[in-house]
Amino acid sequence: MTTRRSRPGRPRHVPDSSTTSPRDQILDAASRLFVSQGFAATSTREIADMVGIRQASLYYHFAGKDEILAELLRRSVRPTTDKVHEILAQVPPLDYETALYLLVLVDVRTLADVPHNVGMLYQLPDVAKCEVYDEFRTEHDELSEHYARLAGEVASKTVRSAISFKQLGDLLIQMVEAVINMRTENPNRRIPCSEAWAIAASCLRICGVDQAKIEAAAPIAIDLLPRFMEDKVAEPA
Amino acid sequence: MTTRRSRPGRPRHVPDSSTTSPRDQILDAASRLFVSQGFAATSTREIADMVGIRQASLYYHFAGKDEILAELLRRSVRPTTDKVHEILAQVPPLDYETALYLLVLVDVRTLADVPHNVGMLYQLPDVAKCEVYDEFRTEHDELSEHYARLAGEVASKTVRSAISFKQLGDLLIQMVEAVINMRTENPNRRIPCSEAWAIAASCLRICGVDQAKIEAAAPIAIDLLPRFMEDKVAEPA
DNA sequence: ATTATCTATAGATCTATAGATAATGC
DNA sequence: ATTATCTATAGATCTATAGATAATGC
Repeated sequence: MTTRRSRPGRPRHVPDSSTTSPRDQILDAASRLFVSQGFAATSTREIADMVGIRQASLYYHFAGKDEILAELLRRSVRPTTDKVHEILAQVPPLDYETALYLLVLVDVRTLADVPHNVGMLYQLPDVAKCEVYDEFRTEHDELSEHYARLAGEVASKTVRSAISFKQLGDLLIQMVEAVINMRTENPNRRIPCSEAWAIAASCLRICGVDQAKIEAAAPIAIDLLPRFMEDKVAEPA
Repeated sequence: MTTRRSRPGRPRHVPDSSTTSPRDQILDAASRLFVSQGFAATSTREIADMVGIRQASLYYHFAGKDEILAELLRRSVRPTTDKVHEILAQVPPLDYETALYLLVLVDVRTLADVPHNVGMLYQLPDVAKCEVYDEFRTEHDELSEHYARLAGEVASKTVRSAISFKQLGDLLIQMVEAVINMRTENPNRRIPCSEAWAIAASCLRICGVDQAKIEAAAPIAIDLLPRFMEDKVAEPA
């Protein structure tokens, strides 16, 4: 059944064995290459070669290399302000420790599950220099502020006196992004729950939350996680 | 006194106002550009323009772009196996918590003090793809193993049961490398001691070390730090 | 004579466009 | 007719080399 009903258009010089759309094939190849060798270091020819089409054929599907990048960035959106508010809306029943644990889990799972470790792109200077990146800079800053605010709520007195909330929030984000590094060797490796939990617990520890509170927060957050991840299937039309 | 005694060789089209050697001027310009826009995305012309010489003149000082990168990587060596052993040699009087705190401080200060945040280069995929990078891959792996071993010594029972030493070590490195991100906005910003201490304390917290032990380790390690950093001045001939 | 630059340029990319072509679908 | 590819190529890089030149130093 590998012979898929062939579609209109001139055939490729290498027959198309894939079942996904040409657009997705391009995004797939591009993300692998961008993550493994960088954005600027990847040529449109390399992408085309990996897909099995001619370099010029890319431009039927995308206006340029930047457009491919933009689409990839769009597909790896970290928790937005909306989602953080959704989580924070649970706080009267929940406490802030649990909310932070939950936010970290959502964020880690997002980065862990995005294909080919595309979350790494946000960290590359050649990507950040791109015009298309600007759209995402704001969102990232907002997320950063939410981490800072939550960190401020749960930080112990000692931690509070040693570091600003802003910096503490940045340390938490840094910890969350460990998941990106975990995937660099093998971008297709699945990150098990245990590793996500370890990161979330580390975040609370960094804030100076004691073990008892962590053990109380963890099971509640883990239980709530699926509810906040279920919108990860559909793609906007 | 800006008119420095002029040296042999044809004069530049833009007169050389700098007091450092041409080689250092090139390294300086290259590191700024590599860190802010990536290695592959930076052309030799851009480097030359920033220095104030013609593109071709770079090749009098370096065999190629890769050689410039190699030299920059060489200048930001993180604590080596030698240095870790030096630190660990203090362990009979010191305890492992203090040794880890000290190692983190040394590592953070190295990354914090290297010019233009060059430590970031190690994280870029286009740099890692470069042949000249191989020399440093081994060293980084060794450092990683040392972190894992030290983490194993100090980890609390709870942490121990939740995560492998290897992964715990990687989380510590991730935390240390927060200092690189702290410098991305302004690579010339100085990282104050308080921020280095906060990172070191965070590392111990991630391992599940309790507050009392952190407060005992910190002053000892801080006191010992200068002894392990004093070789940061000389450059091999 | 030595040194550090310069100008000029070859050769290898790389991106993007124009226009031809080989399928399917009606 | 429509679609998705192809071939061919223009124009803009970019890296690296060859050889000229303008200083200093002896």
